[in-house]
Amino acid sequence: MTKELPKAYDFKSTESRIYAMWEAGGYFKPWNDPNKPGFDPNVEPFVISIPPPNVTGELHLGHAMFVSVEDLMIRYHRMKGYPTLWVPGTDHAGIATQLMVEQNLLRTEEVTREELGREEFLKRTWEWKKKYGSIITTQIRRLGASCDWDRERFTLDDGLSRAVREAFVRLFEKGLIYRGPRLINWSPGLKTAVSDLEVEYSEEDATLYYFKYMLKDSNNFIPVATIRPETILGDTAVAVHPEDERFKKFIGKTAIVPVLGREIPIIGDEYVSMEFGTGALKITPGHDPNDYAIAHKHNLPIISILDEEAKVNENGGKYHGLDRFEARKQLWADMNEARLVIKTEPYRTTIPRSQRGGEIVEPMISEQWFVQIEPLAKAALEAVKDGRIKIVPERFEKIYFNWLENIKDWCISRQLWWGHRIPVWYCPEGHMTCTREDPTQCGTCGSKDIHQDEDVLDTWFSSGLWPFSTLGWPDETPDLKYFYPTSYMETGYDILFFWVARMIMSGLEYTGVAPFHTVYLHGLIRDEHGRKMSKTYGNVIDPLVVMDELGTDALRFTLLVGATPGNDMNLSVKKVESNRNFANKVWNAGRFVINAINTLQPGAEPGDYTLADSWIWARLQNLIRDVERQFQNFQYGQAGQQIYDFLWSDFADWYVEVAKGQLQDDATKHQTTITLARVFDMTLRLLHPFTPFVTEEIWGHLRSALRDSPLHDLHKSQPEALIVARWPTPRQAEGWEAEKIADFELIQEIVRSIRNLRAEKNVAPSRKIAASISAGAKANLLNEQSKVIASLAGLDHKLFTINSSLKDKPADSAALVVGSVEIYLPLAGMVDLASEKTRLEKELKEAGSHIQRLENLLNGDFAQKAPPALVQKERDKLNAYKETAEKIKAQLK
RNA sequence: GGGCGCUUAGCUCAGUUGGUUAGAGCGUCUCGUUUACACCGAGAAGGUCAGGGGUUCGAGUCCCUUAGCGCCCA
Repeated sequence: MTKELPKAYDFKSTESRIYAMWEAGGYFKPWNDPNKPGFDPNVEPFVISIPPPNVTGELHLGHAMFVSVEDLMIRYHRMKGYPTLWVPGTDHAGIATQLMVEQNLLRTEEVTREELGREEFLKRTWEWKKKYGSIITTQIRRLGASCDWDRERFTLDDGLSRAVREAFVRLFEKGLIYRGPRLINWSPGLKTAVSDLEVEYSEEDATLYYFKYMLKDSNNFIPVATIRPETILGDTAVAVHPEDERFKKFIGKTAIVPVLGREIPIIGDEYVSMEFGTGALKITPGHDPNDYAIAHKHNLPIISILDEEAKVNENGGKYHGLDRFEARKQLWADMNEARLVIKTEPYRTTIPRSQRGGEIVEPMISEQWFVQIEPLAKAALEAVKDGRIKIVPERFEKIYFNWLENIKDWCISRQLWWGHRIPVWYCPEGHMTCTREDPTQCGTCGSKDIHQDEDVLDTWFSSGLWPFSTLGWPDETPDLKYFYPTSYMETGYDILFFWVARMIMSGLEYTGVAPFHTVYLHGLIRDEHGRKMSKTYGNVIDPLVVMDELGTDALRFTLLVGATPGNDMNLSVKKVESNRNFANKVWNAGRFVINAINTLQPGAEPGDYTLADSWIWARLQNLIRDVERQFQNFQYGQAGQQIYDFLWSDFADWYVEVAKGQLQDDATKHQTTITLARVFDMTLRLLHPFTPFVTEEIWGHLRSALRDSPLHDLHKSQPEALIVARWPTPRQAEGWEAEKIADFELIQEIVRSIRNLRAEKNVAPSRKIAASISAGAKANLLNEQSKVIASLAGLDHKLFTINSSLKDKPADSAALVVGSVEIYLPLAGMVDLASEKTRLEKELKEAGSHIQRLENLLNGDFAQKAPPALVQKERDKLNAYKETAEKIKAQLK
């Protein structure tokens, strides 16, 4: 006999042990492996590449979310029999990691990366990575992630670096990569260029500065307004609308740049809005994207006035060396002195800020590398439009289209050290050499005097290759051949552009196929009132703390069931708590089942199914069917909810309660135990992808209980672990199901109505009371179920009679009417005739309103136009209400 | 400026080919230590499904519109 199981599920002593068991058992690895003997290339695998977390990161709820969803997808497919592969790994995360290491160096050794030098700094960063890089993967394991850890990859490891190199060289050779001075977003804090996506716009209070642009040799001026006066230093024109009556006379004349005294032209361009500001626009092509476009159109010179720290450079005259904001102040003061100032006013505008550093980003002219994105974007658009890739939920397809249709070239160079260095070498002649192997001489002139480009690639360039680079690309490895393209891409919608779109573009470009066929996007997690979690608010929920306190299953179940695809979810610890209770419920239902198995004596024949047995089976079949449908439609939350309801309400609250009686009876004990064991087993299977730990643990106990019991046959049909147990398949309905369900539901209604009355009349739960039932056509059914009704409703079975009709209505009793069934509870001394009358009248009124409603319905067009089956259903209902009403009326006489 | 999402019980949310009296968890109230579980059980209260209009035999669900909140893109 197995030892007594504790009353409460102890996740603390369970989770790590179960995880180790899974890993040791090799269950995380695909059963069909192209690198192993017996491999069958014709079996379709199911593959997900993990969204690689930052190697220096620490687990947050976003990770918990994607691990929960992806692990669910993986476990489900594994149980369905697919060879499943979930490829784990981490991202070097250029900016984030470099910043972290820099800050640490500054704090501990008081050195900057510049002082250390590139080589030494990289050495330190690798050391950092080795030291801390496994924290995140350890934490991901705690969530139960069933990844194939032997296939773990890192975006900067040798293989992936080779993939990056190959990808870059291919694009270069195709002419899709170019280098040149362009207006880019410059992050002065990070001292690097960033892509458009890495700039966030926030609406903030600013000041609009109005001033005079004096005309050359004249006292006339054009009033101009700007948010950034310091950019005046870089102005190369003043533009007005050609139709503007106020200013069009000035077109072609010359204006004088304040303080600097430079002469610039006044031009006409329809881009200028006559309504905005003063109706005239200063043109600073070196520091504004719109001005840059106008400058191109009018062949204006471009002047850059800021250096890499956003200090004014030599083009700023006397302001050279000042910080941009300091320069703004001084210049404005000087202009005030020169009587060029008109006024200032508060103004609300959008300010571009660096996603990473938070400081204001400056548009700047800079020499950078770009991917000519249009051809790639076109292919990526096609792949979703023609259905090769499906995005769930669908509405994100529109967003995806919109982005790709308006996409601009991708700035891929970063002025960082931590990352993949751009594989281009220059000779003194300025020739570029871009090769797969490091060159020793210039590919054009043969000069040995070559040096490599200093910049590294945008982190997302390497993550864009992730689904295939992790499988060995560019080599045609067995893994790549078998597992690529992958199946689902699951991630948060916030990186649809950053990552998903780029993977699709890269996948199509380099491998010729879409890297996955389905994109599933989950929402972001907010606090319980929908606020963003942030350290300053103090509303951050740490998944590690939650797991420590309430268990991994509880957290997973909360994330999976509380959310719908693509929608943000509000998380509260309360929800996790109630799901901790659910895990405990699973555990205890299991303890009950196991106890029944342990006390089963050998030799007995399984008897017939009772009504409850048939009912729970039929309900389980419905559940299996529903869950399957929901999984196909990515309705995981709905599926989880239904399993929860089945286990808690149908199985625990009803079936187990009935089973307690059936286990007392030798005639039904055996079959009841079988039903308990099998239904519970199936339920655990359905639940396993949601709450893997508690289900695996209790299933293990169930299995060993079966092994040592007369139900050994059931044990033999089980595999050695739930993680690899077969996913339940719905059976063909056999025809009896609906009737058994209806019959049992009648029992439930009778029981509920008796319980209700008892509660109303304050009958002590321990007190067994008498009852007599007039059951009409249901007399046989109720007689068969009399024990069930008696025990669930607290009736004294000896004082409980069921007849098809009663000659006399029992005196001094309360009457209940359930459909055509009348129930009399003789509650001597407790029945107050007046209140009984009120109660029955209330019920009659309710039945009457239903009758009214249904009669109206059936007399209308509904009867002609609705499906006949539905009409019949409503007719039956009407008849039932009529019958109920009749019975109540009889009571009231 | 363009697009998208949300608005359902006190709180947080489910509700996907339109079809019972709109559900759950938490919270509230009443009762209960019935040997699986008090991390529990039984019962109860609580909703004009944001407002308006339309399509339909039938609308929380589809269409139009208004408002509030949130997000994305420019």
